[in-house]
Amino acid sequence: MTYTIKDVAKEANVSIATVSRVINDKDKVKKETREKILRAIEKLNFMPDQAARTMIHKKTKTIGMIVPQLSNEYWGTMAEIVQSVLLEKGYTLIIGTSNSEQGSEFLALNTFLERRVDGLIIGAIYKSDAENYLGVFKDQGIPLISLYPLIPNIPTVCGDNLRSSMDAVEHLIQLGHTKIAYIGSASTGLERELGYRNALMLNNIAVDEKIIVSGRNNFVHYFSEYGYECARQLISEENDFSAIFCSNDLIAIGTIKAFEEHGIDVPKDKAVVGFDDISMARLYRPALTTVKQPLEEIVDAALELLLEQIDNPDKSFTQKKITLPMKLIVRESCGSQKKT
Amino acid sequence: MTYTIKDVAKEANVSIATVSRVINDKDKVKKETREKILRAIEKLNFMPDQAARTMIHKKTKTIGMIVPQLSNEYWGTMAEIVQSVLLEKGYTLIIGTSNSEQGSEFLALNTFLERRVDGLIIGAIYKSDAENYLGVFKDQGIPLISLYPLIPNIPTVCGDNLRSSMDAVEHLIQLGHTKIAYIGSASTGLERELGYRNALMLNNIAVDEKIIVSGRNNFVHYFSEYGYECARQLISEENDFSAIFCSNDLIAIGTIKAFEEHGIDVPKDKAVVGFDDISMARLYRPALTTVKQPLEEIVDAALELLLEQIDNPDKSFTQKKITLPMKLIVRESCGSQKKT
DNA sequence: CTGAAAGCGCTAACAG
DNA sequence: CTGTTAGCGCTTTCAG
Repeated sequence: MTYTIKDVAKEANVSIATVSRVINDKDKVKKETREKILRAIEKLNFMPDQAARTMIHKKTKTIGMIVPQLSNEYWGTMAEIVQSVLLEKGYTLIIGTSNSEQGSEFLALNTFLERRVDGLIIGAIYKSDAENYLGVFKDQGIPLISLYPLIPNIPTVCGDNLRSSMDAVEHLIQLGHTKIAYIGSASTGLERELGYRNALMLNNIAVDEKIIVSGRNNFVHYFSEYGYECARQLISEENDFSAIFCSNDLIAIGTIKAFEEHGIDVPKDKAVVGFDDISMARLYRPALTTVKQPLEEIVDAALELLLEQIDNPDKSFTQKKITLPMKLIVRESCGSQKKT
Repeated sequence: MTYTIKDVAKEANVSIATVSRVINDKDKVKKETREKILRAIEKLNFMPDQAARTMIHKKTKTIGMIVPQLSNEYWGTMAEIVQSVLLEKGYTLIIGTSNSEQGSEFLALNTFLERRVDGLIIGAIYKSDAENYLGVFKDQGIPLISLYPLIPNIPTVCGDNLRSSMDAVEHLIQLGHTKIAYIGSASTGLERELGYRNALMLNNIAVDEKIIVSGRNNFVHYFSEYGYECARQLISEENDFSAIFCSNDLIAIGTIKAFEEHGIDVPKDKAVVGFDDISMARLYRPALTTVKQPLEEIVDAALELLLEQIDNPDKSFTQKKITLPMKLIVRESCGSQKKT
């Protein structure tokens, strides 16, 4: 049996208004009355119904988040951090997965609308999908925050992909590599590709389009399988490269796996660098040289910005972009010796 | 601006009751009226408020799920499957993470209660925590379902851990191994340890407690780090074993990583088998021989059982246990040759 | 300090 | 076929 405020009121011999006062710590309530009510609450194991509160406050204390998948360690970690920070702040998180398919987040987004989420966190979303759906949220005055670049007119918090990619590629260059391939993914991949190209240019290395595979349009590109396939393709075309920059760790792992099958050793034969520093980066063999994203900081900043928007519905935040620095972590997958 | 049923009624020049009828497809409504209303809904981008519905139906269409972490690929995958199956069935999932710490799911469980979840899925929980908290859910008539064994008096659906562990260990035995170590984790780990011991016994191999590390009490044991530490310990104690059965893939990966640092090659020097078949099992080097859990089937069965409980509040399901078969996947980490 | 009552958005009788 | 109305559990005036 689950009890209501009425039951508590009856049990304590007071009105429901007074019960409401003590559960919300509002107004003054005589000490004895308060204690009497507290006892009743305790006895009945009473807990206020969120739905009823929502009706009055027009606030659900619920936040939606859309990610490609939860089975991907990167997104799982992100969701976990978001969830626990929100929990502390009294919010509940609902997660929607797009399963890497264009248009498939529609149902989830719809749920967010029906549930009247107070805000929406965009982990990643197709650009075209964003254009199709996100307008509705804006129209309804639901604040949005994006955790990755490239969605226009939405406040954004993310790592400095451009700068870090340059760092990663320059690390390869310093190691003596000049033929550096690239395998990219959608979303953040674009900025990372830009960083890659920029580092090459700044170091007077000609960009060779034949060794660039940039998966710009499909989120399936988050999977290791994608890295695996791309690497196989790169090998089968007998391309000339001694190092490869992958736009995330899972792709890097798929790449190394493909190399292994072709008898190519990492880092002896080819250097590989990943991105994100998921826990598997450290555990993989060889351990991945990669870029560590400051996930906690990103989430903290993003949530702060989101909640600020929720509390100030009139103020405009659309132009706000926060970019956090990331850190290159050198491990085994590039070797340490200069290439000659 | 977000509109209510009243706005739609006004826009379409009908009563709110009729609007309610068309959005719920109940009763007969004249075709023209229906279309007029549909147009108004379309125009205003109206969407019924779940909270209001909840108040009437006493059903939140919300399910809670408690898992140790989302950053762990196994749990992330599980949550993803649950989420998408529930979405299709019109339910919303709220996830609570215990972050592998005893007692830390308290806040999440509390949220579930406040949110009046229609049901609770237990991915994993400390036995003592279960005893402390789950009673409240039962008292309030909230159906529970467990995805792992060992919680008494709760309907459970999970893989046949005992049988599969025996298969895994017997695979090792067939390969010629007799000195087989074990590294275990909490929860499912216990059944897997039992399977390990049973296989040994049935094959007349003496159990050597020195090469058994069973982490029974802490969920930190899900991490690869745990496998890594245990393996180091096993090595440093100069124990004699040629193969090792790990109670999950992450532990197996940590173990292999530790072996590598000590110059021990897998599978040449030692055979390793994992459990769960997370995607990294296939991608790791060497690819892991492991046991594949039928996650989709487990989730399907579990959710069916949970929803059945929700629809039949009186019927008792507490004794219902469903055990699904799992499959040994032979890959590289045990080698293929018989050990001599 | 406390109680009575209105009302949040919606559904479900009950009339018509 | 359609409209009126009570009421879900709670918070919030407004009185007292």
